[in-house]
Amino acid sequence: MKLTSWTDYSLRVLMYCAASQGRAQPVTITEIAQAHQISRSHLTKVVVELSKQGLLATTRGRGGGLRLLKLAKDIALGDVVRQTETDFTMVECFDPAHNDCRLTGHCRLKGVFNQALQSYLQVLDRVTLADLVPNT
Amino acid sequence: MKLTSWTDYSLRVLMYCAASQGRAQPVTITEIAQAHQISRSHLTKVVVELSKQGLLATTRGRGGGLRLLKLAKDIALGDVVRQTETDFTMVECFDPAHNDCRLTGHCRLKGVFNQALQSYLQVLDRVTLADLVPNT
DNA sequence: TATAAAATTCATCAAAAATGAATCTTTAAC
DNA sequence: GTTAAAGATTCATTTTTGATGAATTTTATA
Repeated sequence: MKLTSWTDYSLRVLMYCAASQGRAQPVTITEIAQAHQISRSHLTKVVVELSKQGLLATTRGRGGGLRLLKLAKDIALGDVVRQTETDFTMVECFDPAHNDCRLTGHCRLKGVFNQALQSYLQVLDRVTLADLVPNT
Repeated sequence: MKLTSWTDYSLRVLMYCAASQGRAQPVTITEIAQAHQISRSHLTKVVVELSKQGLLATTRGRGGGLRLLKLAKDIALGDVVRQTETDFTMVECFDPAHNDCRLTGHCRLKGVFNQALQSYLQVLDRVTLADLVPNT
C-alpha cells in the first residue's frame, strides 16, 4: 500500500512547473533534477511519460524546456496518480489474468476494496496543482 | 498502490475461520492451504502473525487448529489491513527516516495523501468479516 | 557551428515480497 | 508411554519490480 517514487517525482515535476509559470526561461529537467537531487537521466523518463500523457509540452534545443499544457487549477491530483501508478491490485481477484482465488464471485472483497480505492482517489480529485503551489 | 498478497492471505484465513465457526473440528492451516492452493509453510507464517495480533487463537497437537478470538461482526477490514500492511508511504515525506524532499514543510502533499489514505481505510472500517461471510 | 536542451538505449542494482524445504515443539488420542 | 497430528521456527532462495544512471543520439537555437 505505497505509491512508487515515480509518482512522487511526477508530482514534483508538475509542481515545479506550476510554480514557475510566468518565468522568462522555461523550466529544464536539469534544473528540477538539481533542485531535488535526483538523477537527470531518471527524471527525464518521468518527463517523457508526463508529456505522453498530455500534461507537459517539451521543447528541445537551446532555450528549450518544459511547460504545463493545462492551468494548474485544471490538473487534479487524482488524475495524475491514476496515470502514473501502474498497479492498483488490492486482492488477487482484481487482476483477472492472475486470479486463482477459489472464492471468486462468492465474496465481496473485490467490491469493498474497489469502493475504498475510489474513495481514496476521490479525495485526490478534489485537490489540484493550484492548491499545492501557493503563488499561482 | 497495491496490497501485498500477505494481506490477501490474511483475509482469506480469517474468512475461512469465520465461515467455519460452529464446526465440530477446528480449522487447520493445512486445510486452508489446500483450499486455496497456497504453501502450508507460508500460510503458517500468516497465521502466526494473526495470532500475535490477537485475532486468532491457535492450539497445537492432535485435534488442534485455529479459531477466531472475536465475533466476525467485530472484526473490521480496516483494522486487519492496518495491521497486515507494513508500508503506507505515499510520498517521500511520509517517512521521516528517509525523507530528503526539499519541499518538506512547504507543500501540502503529505496532508492531502494522508486524508486520502484515511478515507480509504474508513471505507474498510465499515465492513466486517460478518459482512463478507454470508452464513454467520 | 557550437552549445544546450530533450530523448533513447542499455545495463544493472537494490529492495522487498514471496516461497518452500526441513526441522522442532506441543499435545491429544490410542 | 507412543504415536500421529497439529502449530512454530529456522534458513535459504527465488522472483519481481522498482529504481538508477552512464552513454549516446536527436533537435533546435544563438
